[in-house]
Amino acid sequence: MDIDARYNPSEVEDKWYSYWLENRFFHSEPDGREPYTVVIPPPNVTGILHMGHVLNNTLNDVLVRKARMDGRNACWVPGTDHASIATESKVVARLKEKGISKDDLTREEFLKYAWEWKEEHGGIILQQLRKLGASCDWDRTRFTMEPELTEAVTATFCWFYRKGMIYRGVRMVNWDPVALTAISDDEVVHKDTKSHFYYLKYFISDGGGRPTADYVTIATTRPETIMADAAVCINPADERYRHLRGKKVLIPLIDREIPIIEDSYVEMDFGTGCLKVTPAHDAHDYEIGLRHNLPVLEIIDDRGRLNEKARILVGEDRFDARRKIVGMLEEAGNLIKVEEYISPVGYSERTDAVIEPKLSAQWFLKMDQLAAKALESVESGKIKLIPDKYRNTYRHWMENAHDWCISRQLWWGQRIPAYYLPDGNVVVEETPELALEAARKKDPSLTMADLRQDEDVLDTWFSSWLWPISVFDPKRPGHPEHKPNRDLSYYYPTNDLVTGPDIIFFWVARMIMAGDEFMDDVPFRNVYFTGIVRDKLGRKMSKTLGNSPDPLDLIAKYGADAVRLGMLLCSSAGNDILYDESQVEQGRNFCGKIWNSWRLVSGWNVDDKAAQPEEARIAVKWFDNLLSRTIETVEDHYSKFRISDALMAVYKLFWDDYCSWYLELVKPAYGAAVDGVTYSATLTFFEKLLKLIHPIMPFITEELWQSMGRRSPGETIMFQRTPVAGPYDTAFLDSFDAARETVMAIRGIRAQKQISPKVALKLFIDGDFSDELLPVVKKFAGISEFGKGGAEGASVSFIVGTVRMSIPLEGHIDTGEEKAKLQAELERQRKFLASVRAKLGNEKFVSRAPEAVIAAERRKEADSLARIEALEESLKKLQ
RNA sequence: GGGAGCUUAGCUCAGUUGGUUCAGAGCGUCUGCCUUACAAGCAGAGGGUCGGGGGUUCGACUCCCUCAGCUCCCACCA
Repeated sequence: MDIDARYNPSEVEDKWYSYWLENRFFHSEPDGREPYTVVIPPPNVTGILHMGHVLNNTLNDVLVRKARMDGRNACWVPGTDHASIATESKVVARLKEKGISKDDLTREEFLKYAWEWKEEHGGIILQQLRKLGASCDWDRTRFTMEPELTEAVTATFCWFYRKGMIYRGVRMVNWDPVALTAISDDEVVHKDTKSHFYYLKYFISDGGGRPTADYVTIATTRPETIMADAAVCINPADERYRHLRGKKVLIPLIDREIPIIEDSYVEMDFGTGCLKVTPAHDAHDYEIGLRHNLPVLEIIDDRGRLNEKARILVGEDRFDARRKIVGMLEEAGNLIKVEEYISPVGYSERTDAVIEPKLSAQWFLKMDQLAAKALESVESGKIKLIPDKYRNTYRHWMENAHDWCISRQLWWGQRIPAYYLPDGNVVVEETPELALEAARKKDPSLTMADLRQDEDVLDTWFSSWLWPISVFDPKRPGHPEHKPNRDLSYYYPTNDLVTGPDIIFFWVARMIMAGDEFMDDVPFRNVYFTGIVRDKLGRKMSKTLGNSPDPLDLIAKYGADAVRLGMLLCSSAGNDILYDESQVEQGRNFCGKIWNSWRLVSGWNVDDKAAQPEEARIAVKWFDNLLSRTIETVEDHYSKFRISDALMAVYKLFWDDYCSWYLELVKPAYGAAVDGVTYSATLTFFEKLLKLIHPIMPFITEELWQSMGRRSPGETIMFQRTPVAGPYDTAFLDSFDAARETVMAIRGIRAQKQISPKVALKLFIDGDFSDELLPVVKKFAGISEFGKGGAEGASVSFIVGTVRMSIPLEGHIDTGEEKAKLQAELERQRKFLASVRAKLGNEKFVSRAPEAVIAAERRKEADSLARIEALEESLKKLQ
């Protein structure tokens, strides 16, 4: 059998991925088998693959491939997300490069550009996922803004509107002055920001609009908004300001008169205890304004510049205005002092612009009922969050969910299906035609031209939350009277969701809500939260830092299997991942190891008539047992989503056990042939190992599995069944481990050229392996003779390398020291036994503990007893 | 400000009712080897009073209290 000296990943990867695609192995249709369904967290349509995607999709692919090999009908639905803000801002930037401003375009023109951009750059990321080996059902690829899914979104909007859960309201929203849209609370990132606290004099008015000599001091971080002040507020219980009740003050610079009001919101011991109330530019002030009926004066426009209503600094950007007004205030004698101050400031997650609280009319979805049900799904355990710690976070959010601002002042996205009539009334319908019909019921004279559709689009998450439903049946959301189609009823609910904890509220929680609403069932059973991929110094991967490697470069350099393994190596659920290229190197090395192990075996000559050597017989017996035990362990790890543990178990089984011990034991001498029994056992083991590894490293395992034997076209390791654990003999495995330890100890001594007969003897006596394993120990320890001699084992003789030794037992063991050690061990053992027995005698324990635990205790009891006996025996010998 | 979590070997992390096999793994480091599958390798070695302190217990990495440090989430104190 010919096999290249080196593993060449790129060749192998292209070959097999095309093969898998050609044979449509990834495609799934409903059938009689149990489905295993996963939907991809749709990446941004214009995004490119980064390390976070690699982690997420590797984990997903491992789960999907595992399920497929477990005989389930595995379906992994891929797709992309239209990502309103991100995509629109990219398109705007691209247009700007061409010298085109969005303001100069009509909505239709802009959308044309946007779709062009999408066709050009969209879906690149899906191509990149193929390089990684992702076994997605590409025939099912979806896009959140494709016509069918858009219909689903529109229908959903109408559905909630009719239920009275969607309303339009004027609210203080988070305005992004760069993206020119409102964003939800969750898209605001609060960062501690160095700013200043300005102490300003507001002179008391004489009642006629002129200042008196008296003034109040107000501390503010935003002096540029004073022109919009509607009042100055004090706490009613504040004795210091009692004399100001009912008075008025003048706004500095513009001398507009505003009242002094009282509200317990004001903290007496913060700042000066005196607050300027600016209803239009601060959410809290807005609330105060409502309570006290204050006028709302907006002086900052959509782009964050002061408008005419400010009367001064008109047209200035808010930050320039702040700098300038400070100077002006100082000049006017209104500035008392400036303090350094660090305060949390809201930034837009997308554009990093400082959020401007702004009053505007937006659409909202009521959250209270939806959140309550969605909370219940997790609390009841119908959905498991992995790791569990996210339950607390989830609960907290659900209990405090605010209504969801679902409108965005953008063009790229699903347009809100609300139509305004000339009289200001609004109709909400799936299509313009239906809207007109509805409108005509109010006024039969209306025509299509009289209807004006809302300019806003819906928040992207308002389409993503339908994803697990709409990818299968777009008709279903918002149409609960529509019977689920075949796909939806078969594949829903999905099984596992792999995603980052950063979108637990944006996406995970809302999918649960949509699931409750439209399917009356959860959208998935388990949510596996990955960590954030950081560099090895713990910094987030970022373009500006340049610490984020391009996954495609890595794949080209090391191979996809290596990248997958490298990613998995350091990924326990929910913990951030410190990525280091050395882990990918480790993956590559593992590929090399697998490859070379096959080179060895495939090069053997087989002699069916040859007798099986004793070591080989033992090795086969041992590895068969070990394989079973390891399979059991691996299955257990998978069931608990401990993917990196499963990986490590397989890794060690292959490298440390199969290569370093099994193959070394059965390897025929140079030029000699291997016997048939051993050979076929080896092939069986190797094939099972490949199957075990396949979910993690799909390419190399397919390559080797194919080259192992004659395969028919259309065969693939992908559909081979996961090896099943047979019964195994724990005692035998333990004995082998003991033999192995003995060998390693003797090897260690030899490596250091300190072949001490005394130590070797001790190793022999202490070696806890059965006599059956003597050949193994002999072979590896380089001992050609190894036996007890003389009366009742009074001496041992052995040959290590070329040194022959025969040592009497007497005089070479410090019996005193040995005795003391044994005695101490015996004491400990007895104590332990007593405690185990006490535990087993405890009625509470026996009645409450699970079966398995009690069984374990009984096993401990028996083991302990055996040990005590053995110790007593040894002690007796030493007497 | 509120909440959650973390602190175990040089690094990244396991440690699943408090109990023999519990002080572990991988990587890195060091030593010796180009041994005919593999130097991307082989054979070995060293390395931690489990963040500090206190408590409960026959027994604590594990439970409780406390201090210190770190991380994340939520939050409009001007």
